[in-house]
Amino acid sequence: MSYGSLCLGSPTMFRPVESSVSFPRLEEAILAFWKENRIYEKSLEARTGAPEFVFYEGPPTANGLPHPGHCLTRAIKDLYPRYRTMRGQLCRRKAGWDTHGLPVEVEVCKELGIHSKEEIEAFGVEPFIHKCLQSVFRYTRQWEEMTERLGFWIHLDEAYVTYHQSYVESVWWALKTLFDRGLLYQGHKIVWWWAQGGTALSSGEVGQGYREVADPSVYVRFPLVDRDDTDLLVWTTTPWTLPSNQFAAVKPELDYATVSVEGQDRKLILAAALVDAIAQKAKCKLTVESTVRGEKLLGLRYVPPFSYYYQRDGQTQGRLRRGGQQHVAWRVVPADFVTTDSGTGIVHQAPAFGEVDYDLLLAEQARFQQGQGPPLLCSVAPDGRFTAETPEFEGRWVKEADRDVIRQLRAEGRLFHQEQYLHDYPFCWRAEDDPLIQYPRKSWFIRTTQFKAQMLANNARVNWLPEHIRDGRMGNFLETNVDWALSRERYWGTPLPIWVCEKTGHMEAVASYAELLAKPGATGTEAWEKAKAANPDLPEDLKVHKPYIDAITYDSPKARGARMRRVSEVIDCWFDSGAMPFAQWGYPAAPGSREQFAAQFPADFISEALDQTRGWFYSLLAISTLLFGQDGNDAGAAKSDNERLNVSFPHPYRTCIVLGLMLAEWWEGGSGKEVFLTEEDARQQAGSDYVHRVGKMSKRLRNYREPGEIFRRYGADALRWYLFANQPPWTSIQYSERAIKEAIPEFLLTLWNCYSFFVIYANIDGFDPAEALPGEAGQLDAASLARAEGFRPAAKRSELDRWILSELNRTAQAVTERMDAYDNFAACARLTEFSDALSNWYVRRSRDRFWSGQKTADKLDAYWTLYECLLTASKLIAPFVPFLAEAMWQNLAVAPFGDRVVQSVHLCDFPTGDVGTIDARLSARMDLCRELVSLGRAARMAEKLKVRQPLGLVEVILVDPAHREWLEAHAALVCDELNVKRMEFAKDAQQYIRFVVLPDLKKLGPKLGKRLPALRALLAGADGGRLMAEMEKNGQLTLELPDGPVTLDRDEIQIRLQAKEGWTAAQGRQCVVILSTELTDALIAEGRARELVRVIQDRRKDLGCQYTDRIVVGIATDSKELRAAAETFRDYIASETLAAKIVFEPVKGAEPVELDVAGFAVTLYVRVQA
RNA sequence: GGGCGCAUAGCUCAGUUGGUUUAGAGCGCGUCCCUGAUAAGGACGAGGUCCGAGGUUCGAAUCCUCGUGCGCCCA
Repeated sequence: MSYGSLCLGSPTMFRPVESSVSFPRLEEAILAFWKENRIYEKSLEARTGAPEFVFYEGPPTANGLPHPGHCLTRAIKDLYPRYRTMRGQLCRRKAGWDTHGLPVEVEVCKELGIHSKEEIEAFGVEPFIHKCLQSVFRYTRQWEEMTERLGFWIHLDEAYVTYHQSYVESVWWALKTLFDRGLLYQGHKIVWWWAQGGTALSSGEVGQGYREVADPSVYVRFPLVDRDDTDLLVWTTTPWTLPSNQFAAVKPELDYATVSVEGQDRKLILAAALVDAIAQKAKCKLTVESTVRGEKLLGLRYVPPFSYYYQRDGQTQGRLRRGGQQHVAWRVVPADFVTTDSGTGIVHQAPAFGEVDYDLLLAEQARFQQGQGPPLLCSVAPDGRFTAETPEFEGRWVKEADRDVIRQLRAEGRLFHQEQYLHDYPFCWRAEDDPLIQYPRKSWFIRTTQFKAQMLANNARVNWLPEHIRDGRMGNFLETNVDWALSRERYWGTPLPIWVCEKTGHMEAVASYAELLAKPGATGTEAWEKAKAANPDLPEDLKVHKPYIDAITYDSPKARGARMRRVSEVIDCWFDSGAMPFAQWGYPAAPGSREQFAAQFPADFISEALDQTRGWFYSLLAISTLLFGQDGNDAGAAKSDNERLNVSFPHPYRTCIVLGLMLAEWWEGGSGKEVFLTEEDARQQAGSDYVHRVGKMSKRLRNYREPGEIFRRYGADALRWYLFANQPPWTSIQYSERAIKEAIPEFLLTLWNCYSFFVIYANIDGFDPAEALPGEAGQLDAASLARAEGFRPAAKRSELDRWILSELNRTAQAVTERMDAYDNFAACARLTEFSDALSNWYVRRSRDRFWSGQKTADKLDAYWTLYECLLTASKLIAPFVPFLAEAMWQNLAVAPFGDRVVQSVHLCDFPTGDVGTIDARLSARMDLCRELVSLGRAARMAEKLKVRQPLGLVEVILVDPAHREWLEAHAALVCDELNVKRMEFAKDAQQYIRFVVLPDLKKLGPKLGKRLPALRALLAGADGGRLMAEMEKNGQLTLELPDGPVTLDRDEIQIRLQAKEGWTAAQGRQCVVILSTELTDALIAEGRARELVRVIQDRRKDLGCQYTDRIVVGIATDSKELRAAAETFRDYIASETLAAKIVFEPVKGAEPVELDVAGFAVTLYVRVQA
């Protein structure tokens, strides 16, 4: 049965509302309703031609299960598109899946029980790729279920997929564009290299493998070429890199000392700050002879410890760009990273085996003319063994060679000191005993550094939330930008579309499969055709992947008979996701993609978690900046597209909400083995022996609740409201199941109760808006309701109605304003405030009007008012809690009106508030009134006077008399709330209170400055009443401060009231309330009557009476007092309890109940009147 | 080791360009109330060296510096 059909055929106007609602069940019904009636699609159709609100989906990977953190991302991604749609924009939402990359390969390897690239090759690249493909969508179903159940409206069936041919070709187009513009080049990258496995490790993998180990630490003499008695003292913990030494680095700002060593001929140069430490270590006496700044050492040449390369190039010089010549290597060079924390202040540089060393080499190369600078020296092969360039060590594993290197240094007198050094060093996470080494690999780069200024300019225009991302994390990252290392020596990824001539090395980039096949002499498609014939289920998309694409070769245009072959690499999958603004459409090759891209670029809004700053947020920004640049700011080849798109910064996203990371919360049993997801469970099963834990969500620990389970227990609305209303989205949040649970009574149920109250009475009274309002009713907004019969304009209604309608419109206005600023947290706070006002003031204060027997205009006003509030509220909450909103709309609007109203609340416009209905003064006054009542209750509480006991008098003193008359007119309301007979304004206020005059610091601070403390002291000690009197008389106040007089205006002081001791009083910011506690006999009797009403009502409830049932009541008591009270207030009791008859004897057919009422024994008889 | 962020009640978090007087909310706890919205609802109360130390200022939870702890990213 669909949800819609539940509403039809009901005998009443509105379908009866369950008092104990199950939100999860309700939500399931609404999901079915949406699906069956294509509400999401209709919400888009309704906005055809409207201005677009562009949203990009950051593609998740579906090869892992979704957890609560993903719910946050997807909830935020749903909130703003829904909101903007209701605000009148067209927001198409295309889903996406990230399918390439190392994580997929790792999953498959685990499954196959293999590790290394050799093992993958042995298994076969082709079947391996097929496995990857299968793995990619392993958990798609769970992701889709989560997405739908959460209420995330997005086109899942039109999702872009990064391995699809059209997507890959779009990425190829981007790469070809970059290649043709000279922005894609081949260079070296120093990677953490697993020599035994022949593969580089990602930083994540490296991070997992750090262990503390002891390595040899050596202090080596590098003799200076131009001074025959002095050596540089150089330090390293990787002796095996010394044969590849190219430079010695110093920090120019540091002081370096030349020292003599007791008992040795040769002097040493080292950092002055480290002389003592090293003397101590080496147990020798060092005497400082002179000291110079590091910059004076720059350019000094030395003889490296090994001569393999020095023999060849030691005297080689190159021409500098600035003119002149210099020796290419074995010189002292400057480096900022040198410190005096350890070592000698002079650092051995082997650029092949260290990332910073390599950067230094690049910097040196840049000083020389092309081809004149230092080459990269590397004496080690990829298998981690020395090459023939170092004959003595050839074939030795580098770590094993350390000892021999040291022995040789010692033999030659080059070793000054040696020790063991404890430090953290990475090992292979797959083979624990294999240390990783830093090693240069050929790699492809994108020249992003050339666009640093443009990327910064683009970034500066992005609306980052929170703001600090712009100049902080993202800004800093861009400032220190290095060229994007694009290639990966892996298998499952977008193949790098570059073909190389096997003879000449000539390179070409290719932008599509068709372009490739059209090349002269293209062959090699059989590989794919064969695979497809063997397995017809293989998707065509695979043909642009390894190994099939590698088989395709063509004739070289540069050498007759030579073939063009693809390079072996695939690309970084971050490039895939960063290309999605155009690749999701297959731009530019796919039909229609140019139009789609032009209409959907740039995005108005994206959102992901903080960890994407250097991931997706960067890849989007970088690719977009390089490809599309900015108007009048030539980004190169794509200029014609650029002009058509009319792109200006920021792009490809205007607003980016950077979400905080979600941490798990769990409880561990004493043994540390059991994991509980709620404290309740822990208490039940582990007694008091458990600990509270907070940390990362971990699949292994199972320390988080599966999303499906959250939905089953609490529902999607509760989760969504918790995510939106509990904190700004960018604070890192601790998942709290308790808070999700609490979202239900705090917000959802409060509104639900108002709604349920309305439905109950509307059905009883036959309030039928559909009958009153014939014809099209549209969205049932204020304008359409105004046409209804019996609907009076707000101005004609009671003040309470005008007040709540004012609050409603004020709320709509504020929520709109906050949501336009992407501030869902503040928007939710406003909604909570409204639901509280509606429930705890409007409905409560209006109850009598709904109960009254007559159908007065005032009663009808109350219905229309509450009806409008609920309808509007359902629209206001729709983007946040779409299920509850829909449930309310279906019953309040669709049930009575059928197809005369909009079919779903999500097809409505968002209410932005009608300024004309807002009455700020009334709001302020009602606030005062509510404060007054609250104070009155506090005063009662202090005297332990039950509200049921009527009191004679409440006296009020206002700080500001502006609202006095208004309040006087509302005395009845205050009296009713506080259960007192009379309200008066205190005649002799000074009897109850003191006036305290305070300075308005914000105004007086700038005026008085240092004199302020004296003024404060003076006012604190003064007689406030007298000061006020003077102010009243003169309009200003002159006070004598120690350093002269000061004159204060009325608006420069604040007056506070302070209740004196000895009164039943309570003070607030705006007023003081004093209660008369004197009890007369009449008041006491009335109190007893009210007690009787309460017990009779309790009895009604116990008997399960219908709201409209009339009853017969028997009150049997020996107490004269009670009986007298009951007789006096007989009519009152009867009307309150719907008693047709009250007698003072047993009632036949009614069960007697013994009770204590106001201290008297009573036997109560209640039965329903036949 | 570097960058960015966070630190406020027992817990989870707000706190608007610095304004001192009463630093808020929800939960939990305590005391009550209401009860024809009723397996709900409400009021009141206790609970704070605003992480620590300096500084700027007439005035600092708020701005600056340093330190401590935690998180993320990167080495």
